[in-house]
Amino acid sequence: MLNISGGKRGRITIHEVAAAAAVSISTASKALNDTGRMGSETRERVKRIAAAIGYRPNALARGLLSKRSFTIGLLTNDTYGRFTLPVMAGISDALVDHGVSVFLCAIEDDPALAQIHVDAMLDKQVDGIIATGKRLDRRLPVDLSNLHVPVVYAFTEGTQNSVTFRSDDEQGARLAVEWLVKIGRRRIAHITGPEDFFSVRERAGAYHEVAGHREPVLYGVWSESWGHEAVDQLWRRPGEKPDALFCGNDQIARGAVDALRERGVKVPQDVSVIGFDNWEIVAAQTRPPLTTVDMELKELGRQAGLTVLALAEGRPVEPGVRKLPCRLIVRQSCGGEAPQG
Amino acid sequence: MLNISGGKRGRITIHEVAAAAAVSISTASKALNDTGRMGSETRERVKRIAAAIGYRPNALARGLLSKRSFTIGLLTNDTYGRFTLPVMAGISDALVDHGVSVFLCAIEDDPALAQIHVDAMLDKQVDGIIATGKRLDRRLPVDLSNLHVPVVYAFTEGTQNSVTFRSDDEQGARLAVEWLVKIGRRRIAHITGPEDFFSVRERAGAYHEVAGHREPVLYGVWSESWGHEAVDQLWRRPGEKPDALFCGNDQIARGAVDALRERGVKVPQDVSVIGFDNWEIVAAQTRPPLTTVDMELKELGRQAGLTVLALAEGRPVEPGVRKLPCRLIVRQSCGGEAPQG
DNA sequence: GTGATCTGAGAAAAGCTTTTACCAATCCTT
DNA sequence: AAGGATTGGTAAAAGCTTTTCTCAGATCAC
Repeated sequence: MLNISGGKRGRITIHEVAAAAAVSISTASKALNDTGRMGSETRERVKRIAAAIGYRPNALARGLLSKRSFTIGLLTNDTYGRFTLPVMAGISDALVDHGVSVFLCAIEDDPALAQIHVDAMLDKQVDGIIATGKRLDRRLPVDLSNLHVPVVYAFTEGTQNSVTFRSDDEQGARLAVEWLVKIGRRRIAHITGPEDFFSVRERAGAYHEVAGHREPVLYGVWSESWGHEAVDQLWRRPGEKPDALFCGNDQIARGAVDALRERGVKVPQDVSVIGFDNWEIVAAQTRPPLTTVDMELKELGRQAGLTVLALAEGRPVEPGVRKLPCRLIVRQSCGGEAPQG
Repeated sequence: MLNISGGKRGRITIHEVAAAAAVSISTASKALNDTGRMGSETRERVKRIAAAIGYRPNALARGLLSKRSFTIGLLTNDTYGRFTLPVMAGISDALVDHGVSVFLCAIEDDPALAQIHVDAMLDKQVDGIIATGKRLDRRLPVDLSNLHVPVVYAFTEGTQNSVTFRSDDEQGARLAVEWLVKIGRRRIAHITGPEDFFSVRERAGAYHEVAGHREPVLYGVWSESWGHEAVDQLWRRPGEKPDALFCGNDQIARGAVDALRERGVKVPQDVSVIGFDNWEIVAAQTRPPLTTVDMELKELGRQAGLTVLALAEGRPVEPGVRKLPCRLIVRQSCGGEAPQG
């Protein structure tokens, strides 16, 4: 049988450090935290001894006093992890240097479960909460508006007077369509997701502006099969076919590429296809690999992390919605110049 | 400017409860924890008042005393989240009822980063650590063997005398090949990942046993394009073609299905294709949707969570490797009977 | 040489909860 | 009715740090 031998009894406290250095506890504490007044040789000796015996301060005791737990909570309803994982990586990346750890709480659009997780986080005195979702125009199924800890929203709808991070879908769509125009495409169709998504409408708006309305927008669902079917619809129609497809996400783009290949249409020679999301697993494995728009989710997470940290430390932060610019990832599904980077 | 108004000063402590109920702090504590002796009306009154004023015990203070933080750490080097997210979901699912929250620490095969995260978790007095990876025969780049908190391994190689959870790849492969045999296939080829993966060898072994060695195993990489290329190789060879493909993961299977379609071979009529992983995003979007083997990662996470909890509570646990059975997911890429469930 | 300032360090409180020890009043037993 | 058990509750300690206050001794000014 396996048993955790010794338990936590062996943990070294500041008492041991003080005893080993033959100083008082307060002196030891001040030496280690570079506070207070004392001789530099004393300070160094305490530090040296603490390091030698492997002392690490107990974050619970420290947090109890300082009201900072160096812990934040990440709430998400994105079970798939399509958005959460990059955002999480960015948050973690930004906060690990500050000694902050992240509780990940996956709530499956279940208000009761969400409340349990929020309560647990508050009990554990999190310094703040980041709420993330998978679409900009939906709220998480739990009210975070009067929490006495700071809350930052990322990729989900925030409350009045909160700070919310999102990608700039309009700019991203513009980037995509301008690229298609730049490489000489003129009959650009837009195959995208459900029209009730805010980001779908925003991207469609940008598409109309840049492309000049030559083709209608095909709204559907976020799946490969919709991309496939949309191409069938377009190519069954009489008249000139599009020479480029701007797709609402990489899955749709992939379905479209497959459908074009089955029809004998060459990508990118005959038709350029551009995706959205830069979901590597889809975009890079498509043949040819997809040129697409990256929403810089990791950077978004990083900024959200730094913001919640700022709020937790009492630094003032301007409320409002922050739109982060997207970035064009050039691969081979559009033709044009060679991939950069 | 946004500022966290009030900070945590407003938090209600047990002092407020005691004062409101006109009892001592110790009485209040005992009433709320159902310990000690007191009149039932006193106990009820305290509970009622605590609920009314919204008292929640401070987990930091409680943990400082009890040596239990009701927190565990999840360490992973699986950046993609292919394995981590389901495992994480299972862990969270199993532990949320016990009031345990999970720190997610993504280490990118970076030993220094891993050490930072482990130290941070230990400072925060986690009750245990679950280490997860993306392959069974690799270690995480950090030593967790002498930690004085329990460590459980999931989907990564553990240390001597630890408890490790993994899927039963042999049984899973057997499930797949037996299914192909059952629906009448006889010339079953196996296209899989790199031979240096332990699970690849294990699956190949089961394949050989069940299929009776009729076809060689094609080792490659875990990508669609390898699945595609492997089919080309098989179909370029002279002689009879396979009537079934057992693929090492869903991505390979998908590449194979695409290649077959391009060759005019019908799936599942002419050739059955079976995948491995049940990665919905790939398996369900393939045309036809893939029959595949599910590794029950969520259940694996659940068991790992309960095990680390048991160890944290001092309950003895049998060390060793626990193989969890896989499950066959029948979709349409093999033919045979209709999808079940 | 005396009062004022500075230096190095320790004592104690605070942060919040749980647990142990203890006490006064009531009840039971014989 | 007296001694012992039971009941209902309180005081205090413990858990680990950080911070504020205090203090003794040394240094300095004049």
